[in-house]
Amino acid sequence: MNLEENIIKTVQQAIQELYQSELPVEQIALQDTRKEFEGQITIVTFPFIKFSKKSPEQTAQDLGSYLQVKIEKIVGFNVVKGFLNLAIADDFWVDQLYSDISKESYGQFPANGKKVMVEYSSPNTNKPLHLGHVRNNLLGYSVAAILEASGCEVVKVNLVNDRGIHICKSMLAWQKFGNGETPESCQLKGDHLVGKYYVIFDKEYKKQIEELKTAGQTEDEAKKNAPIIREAQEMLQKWEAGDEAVLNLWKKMNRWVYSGFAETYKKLGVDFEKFYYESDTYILGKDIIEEGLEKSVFFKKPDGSVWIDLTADGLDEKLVLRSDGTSVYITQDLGTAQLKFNDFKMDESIYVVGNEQDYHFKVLFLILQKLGKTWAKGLYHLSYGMVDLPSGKMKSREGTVVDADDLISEMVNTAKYRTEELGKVEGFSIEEKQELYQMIGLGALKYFLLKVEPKKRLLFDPNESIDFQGNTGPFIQYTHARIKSVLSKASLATSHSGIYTSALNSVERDLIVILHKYPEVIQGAAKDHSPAQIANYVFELAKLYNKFYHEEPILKAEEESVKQFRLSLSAATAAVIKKSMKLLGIAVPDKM
RNA sequence: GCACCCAUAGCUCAGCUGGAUAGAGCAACGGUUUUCUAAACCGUAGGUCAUAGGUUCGAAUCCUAUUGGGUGUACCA
Repeated sequence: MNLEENIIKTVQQAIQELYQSELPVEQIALQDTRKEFEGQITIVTFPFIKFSKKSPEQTAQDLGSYLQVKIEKIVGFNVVKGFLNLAIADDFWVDQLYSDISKESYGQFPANGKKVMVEYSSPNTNKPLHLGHVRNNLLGYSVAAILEASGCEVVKVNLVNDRGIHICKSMLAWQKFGNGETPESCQLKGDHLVGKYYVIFDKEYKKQIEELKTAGQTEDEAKKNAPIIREAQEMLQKWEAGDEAVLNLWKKMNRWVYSGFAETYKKLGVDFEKFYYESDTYILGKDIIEEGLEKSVFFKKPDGSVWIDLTADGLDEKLVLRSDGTSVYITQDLGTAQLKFNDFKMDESIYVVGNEQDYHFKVLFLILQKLGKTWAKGLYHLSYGMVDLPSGKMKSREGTVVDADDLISEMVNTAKYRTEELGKVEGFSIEEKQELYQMIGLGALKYFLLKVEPKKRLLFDPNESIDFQGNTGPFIQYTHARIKSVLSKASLATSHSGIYTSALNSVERDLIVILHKYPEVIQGAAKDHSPAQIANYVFELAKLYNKFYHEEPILKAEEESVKQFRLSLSAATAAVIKKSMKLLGIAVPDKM
């Protein structure tokens, strides 16, 4: 039993003994003591006064005295209004540092037997990745890492949208205007090449719409009748009919795209255990429609289309199968959900998808529940806000997107420039420099995107480069390098035989207290699916360490025992920084 | 129209299931380097937590209404 649990239990006992009342655990709120007061752990006593029939202050006093007697590690307390601040013995904290925090496995929870699938990235194969995808990828990767640390078994999957009218658009434009161009022939990454033809299609399409409009058609008519869109639709039909020429072209262009994506994924450092392809899964779901009809969860309209009525749940009537018997988006998602469960039998399944699909997932999950799928309760839509530019939303067809590859290389370049400016890379080899710039540039980008709560929309101004100072990735990386530098200049005792006897000063204590919180932070982040909580935590930690570093000499500490203690504290901090950053998918350098 | 999400310092964001005097970073201003990496540290200034009610011993946090912004509401995906 850890100290916090012990305190909670003892508070219950106290209420029982002092006031003869049963206190539910939920009513006991432990919080960090605010830094202007003495102590490390605070209990809010307001909820207890209905049992004590005394003032909050008096109740806190009674409770404080009781706890101090019962729990050895509580060496003092003070009461401010209704707040009971407990001072925990220094040797408790020192012991925490040596016994727990310094462990290699600190922050890795034992397996909890839960299997979780994280589906993320899920790109379309008609254009390269942009900043919005980057947010998605980093979120998915990080959430998976956090869940793993919390003890789950995690399966990362990518559901690639590799078919449909949008792919046909790129294919058609390439066929018409491409002159046999290939990634090799034009020295362009495959996904960018395909994206180029997607834009070309759109230009041509718009041109044709204008022509038809001047010829007297309405906007809607023109959109439907433009020859190029018709051709694209024909191509899609041929694709579905298995036309060999179309399939070959499709395979060729998708290969280009995949090699491009693979490069970007590698740079971002994300990976997947399994890929699902919509070209395989789009036919799925029809049997679920049957099942739903049998169970009367769905109903058929006279024209043959199949629907579900969700008005009782505050939603609408939703089409699940077209009158011609073909699937819609949700049909295949129903089927794919079943397929994924059959494949992995996971307890939870997380979909990392933007918030514009909130409604879709609400409907999807509700339908699966109504169908009586027991696993449906484990489905979770990790919805995140859009990444906006100052000019508004990114639109790939209009070319107002921040391209992922461009952004990454810009970040790396900026890192290079900043680092050279500071003149800190003497003695680095060419390769080491390159590696460092990658680390810093990507660290800045990843931290920037992950530090905000997923739900919130994110503003990215391409004209204002991402910061390298303050609450940033490089600041935390720098703190790590700083610690490593100190450690490399000293020999850290391998045994902690000489237990630290002097009193801790307040920064040292604060530092251990925050290190001690790390496992709890992981649990919280895992529960809320929120890398932002890890980001905020590691920033707090780095900031506090820098304060410590500035105020207290380490190598030049007066006594050897103090020096050894501070080295241990530094080493533990570096380790937790490194682990935390790893949960964000960010590497930290030993020198920078 | 209806549904969902968001609104906290000039800017970008924290603020856990309600708890102390609402916190950081950037930008601004001032200071710190013969001492372990100044991508750092210390300080000053900056707030009607969108507005109005309500619940509560206590509300940025919960409820209701209003305003402003976003998204969705297709036999598109």
